[in-house]
Amino acid sequence: MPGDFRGESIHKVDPKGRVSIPAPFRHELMRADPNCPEGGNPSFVIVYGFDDQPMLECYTMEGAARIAAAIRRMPRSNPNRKRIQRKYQTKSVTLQVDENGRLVLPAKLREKIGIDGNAVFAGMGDTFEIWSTADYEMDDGDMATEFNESGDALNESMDADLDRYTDDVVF
Amino acid sequence: MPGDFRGESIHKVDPKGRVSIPAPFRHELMRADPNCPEGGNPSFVIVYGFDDQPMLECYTMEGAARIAAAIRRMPRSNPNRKRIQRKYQTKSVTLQVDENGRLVLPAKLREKIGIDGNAVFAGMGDTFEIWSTADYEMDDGDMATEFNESGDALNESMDADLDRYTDDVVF
DNA sequence: TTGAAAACCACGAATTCCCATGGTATCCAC
DNA sequence: GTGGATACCATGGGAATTCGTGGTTTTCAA
Repeated sequence: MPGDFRGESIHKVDPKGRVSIPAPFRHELMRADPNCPEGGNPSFVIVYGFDDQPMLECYTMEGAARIAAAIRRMPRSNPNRKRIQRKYQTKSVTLQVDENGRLVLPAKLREKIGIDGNAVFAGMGDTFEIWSTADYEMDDGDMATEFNESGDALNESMDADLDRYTDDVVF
Repeated sequence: MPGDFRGESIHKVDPKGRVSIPAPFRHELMRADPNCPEGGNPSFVIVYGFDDQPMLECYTMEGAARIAAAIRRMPRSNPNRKRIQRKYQTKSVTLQVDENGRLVLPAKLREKIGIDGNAVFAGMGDTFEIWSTADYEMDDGDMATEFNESGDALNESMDADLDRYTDDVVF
């Protein structure tokens, strides 16, 4: 079953790189880590191979396993196989949540997303993202429709797409 | 099966953000939460990513799952996919009804819709909305046809649309 | 041995849980 | 139909946890 990461929240990043993980996210990580000892500290995977966006994408152990399985199913002859491996397996780390519900962001990852003292966590369904506050606001601005010059058109196009992919079985 | 949220009602919001959910809505939420233990407290999802309107849109677990499924079906190449995720997954929360049939509105959401001590619940079929009393009255005024300068024409156009989309199967 | 990383401890604030109350609608027996 | 009992509903307050955060100590490798 896919994850259910929802909501956005901001947390402090201390000089050691320690950041609290939003409590609801933590619970979801536990649920989706089969090796997590009952009431213990779950592990999860951070992928930093998204070159086009200054953010880290976080997967549950289940989610990471699903990607690994997909890669294994790909024929080695497919040139995308190795690219995908580089993106999701080479450029990634497995981390463990600590006793206080925090994660320790390695310096390299902090630099990657330009962390300044705060980190934004953004739920994305089966994954969640970590951003610097500055970059997140920019991205959010791009996403938002309200101040968009053609806000109405964008809204309509989003609604149309949502409808298109909604399974409308009537009972 | 889609929900059946009907009616409007006003409830007090206490300093902790606690609000009673209209009883009929509560029952509908139970019915539509597959994980709700028999006679227990259902969960549901509040979406606050509607930037153009100062309100919160509430989905049953079923409804939220339907949207999540639609998102999963959307190709990642579709730029609307991420916008929709931001709107319906990032800018949302899962809440659980408490033992007394209340929900706890996080401070952020209260600010978002400018809650002053009362909240209006408005049934919208498969979802329901939460408004501040002030904004609700304004919206209600906009929607109303009676005082519209061209009230008759609007009414006719509404009726025509209703007819157009009415499936005339007799039961 | 000395710097960095990991484990351990500690605390205020916010949130959750639990219990209590008054009011209203519903039901049932007489 | 009338009185009383019963269930459900909306709301309030305080106690108990949890959460986010900051230090301090320990461990380990260079």
